Amino acid sequence: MAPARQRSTRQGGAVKDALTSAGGFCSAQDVYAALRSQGDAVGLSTVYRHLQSLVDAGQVDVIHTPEGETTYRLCGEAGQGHHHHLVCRECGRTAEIEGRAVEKWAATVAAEHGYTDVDHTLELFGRCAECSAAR
Amino acid sequence: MAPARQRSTRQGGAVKDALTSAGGFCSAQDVYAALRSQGDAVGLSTVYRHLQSLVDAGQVDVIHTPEGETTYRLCGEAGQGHHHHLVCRECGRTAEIEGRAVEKWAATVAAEHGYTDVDHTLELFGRCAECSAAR
DNA sequence: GCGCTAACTGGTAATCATTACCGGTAGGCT
DNA sequence: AGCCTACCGGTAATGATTACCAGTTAGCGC
Repeated sequence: MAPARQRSTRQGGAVKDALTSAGGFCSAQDVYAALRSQGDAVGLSTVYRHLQSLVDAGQVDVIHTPEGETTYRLCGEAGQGHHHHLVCRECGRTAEIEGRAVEKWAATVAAEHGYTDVDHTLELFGRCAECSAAR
Repeated sequence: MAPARQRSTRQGGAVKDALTSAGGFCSAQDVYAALRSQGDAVGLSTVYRHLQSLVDAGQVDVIHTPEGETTYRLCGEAGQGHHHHLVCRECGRTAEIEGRAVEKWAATVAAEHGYTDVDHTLELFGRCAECSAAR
């Protein structure tokens, strides 16, 4: 019979742990560097691989910063529930926010223009209370 | 005395024309290919250069597709007026939309979380009326 | 029209993040 | 213990964007 569909490996956990302790969004390269510097080395390919499968599994969210960098963040237990993020552009702290009003608005606007199958991206970037105070 | 701060060159116009006739969003590579195929060749470096300066001048908008590609589009006469886009993911047709309600919502949410200096990205992707009908 | 100078051009090399390959490793089952 | 297969991870490849830099040219004064 075929072995388990999904093996549990040291590296798999390491990547997830890194995301957990990171707290906010971080790039694949960040995860790689973090693991490496804490002696828990994992191959770069492997990091990308796990990140990708976590995304597919809906366990992490992905956003592209305005600079075009792809960042990942461990999110919502089961990946259900569409939501957006309010990210501090200095410390990376992230707040999850819901925007039912926006979803509705988006759907309405799209319909007005005759568009179907609408999807959207929405991210807020700012400076969190602490970073604001620190100036 | 120093010559004009900004020269007008064949290539500069070519890039702008390409964006104009493209109508929707297109990547730098697309512009390059388009110009090249219509015999109006312009160096790739030059395309990027002009695209960048047009962005700086506020004459074109930039958005990153979910796939991470950077696309450009000639927009708003003088670059004034913050707005968003409703892009057809099949034909690229783009509608400019305003979302005062969203702007306001974003500001409110951010304030609630103590964030300042808030900025945001918002793009809608869908299938336009025509492409919808074509299925 | 002529010449000058600085801005512009464009081919090539360099960067950077991400993906593809592929021989080697090691879970998990029997 | 032994096998089968998914998983690892170093390296090469890719693709978009930027940096360099020598050659070209627009625009100004004469």
